[in-house]
Amino acid sequence: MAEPTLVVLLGPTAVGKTELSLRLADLLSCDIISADSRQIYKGISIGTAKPTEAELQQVTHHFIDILPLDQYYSAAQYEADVLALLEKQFQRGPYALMVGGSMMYIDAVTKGIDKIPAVDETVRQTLYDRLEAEGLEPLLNELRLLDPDYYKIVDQKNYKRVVHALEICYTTGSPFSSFRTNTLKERPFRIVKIGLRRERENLFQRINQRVDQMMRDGLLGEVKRVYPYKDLNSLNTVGYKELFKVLDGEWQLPMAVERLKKNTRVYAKKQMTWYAHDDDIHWLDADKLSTNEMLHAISKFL
RNA sequence: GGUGCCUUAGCUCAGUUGGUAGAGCAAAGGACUGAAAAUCCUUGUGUCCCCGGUUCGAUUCCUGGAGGUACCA
Repeated sequence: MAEPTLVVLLGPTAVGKTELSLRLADLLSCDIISADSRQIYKGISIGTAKPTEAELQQVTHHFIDILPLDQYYSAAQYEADVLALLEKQFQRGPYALMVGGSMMYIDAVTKGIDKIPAVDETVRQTLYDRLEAEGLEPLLNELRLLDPDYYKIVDQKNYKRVVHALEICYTTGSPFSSFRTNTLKERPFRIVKIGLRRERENLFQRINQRVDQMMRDGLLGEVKRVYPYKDLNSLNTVGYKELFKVLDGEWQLPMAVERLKKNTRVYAKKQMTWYAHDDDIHWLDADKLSTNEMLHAISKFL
């Protein structure tokens, strides 16, 4: 029997991962493990471009529609959940397939993420109340005292990073940097990363078309249904935050749609920047290769 | 046809009491360790519509022209 192998299919949003993943799952006789930080949530299907009902029937998908919108989740939990699932998957066959675009989720599984204690919700709330009342400056000064090492390297204008470090300092009594080992974790299986890419012009055109299709599919209605929960982190998401502005009366619909397209393009660019540093990715040009050709190419990497 | 106003970065427009110019948006590049579709950082040379004139010097003032726009005929 072949060595247990996790195939990771990644790439920017709208590049065509879903279509290829269904065929690949068939080829490898395995399920699909979604690596998408928003598709895990129920109630947001159109805007997160989940696979269709038919596609979900065709192949068993994991980590899609598993949580209500108000439930906390993280890359670290994803790492643990996927590793547990993979143990079972590899008992059934040599291949497992992970598909998605959430960079940090993929890295958490393939490279590991440090064990950092969970944040106390009261501590977090206190810090955010202070951030609002006092601004970032006093918090930065506290971080300099509590964790000088991290203070030196933190992006001092990024309040999320500063606050998170302080959260850990206060929750644990130890400096945040003491938990950051940044070590690559060994996995008991082989990992093969396949990246899908396209010419930017083509990718951006696909993004624009997909957004138009989402609107025709009723995205605005979906956004209306989740509007009462608009402040939840799960809905701080491209496609939702723009249309919430329409419901708030701040933007006209055409403008919101343009912004949605733009923000999706920016997101795709961000994904590509992240992947650019990963030398382990085998890239396939989805502009030039047919699905069959890509499957053939992938099988040669295995 | 007459009169007024406008013509500056891909777009919308500031501005220079005459010393060759800057915002927003768009666009591009980057960071990233338990909220990551999040959060954050960096990047603006463009015949200042064209031809002349005045001036040491004009995108800025003046003559003429072109295009746009509003009102009046």
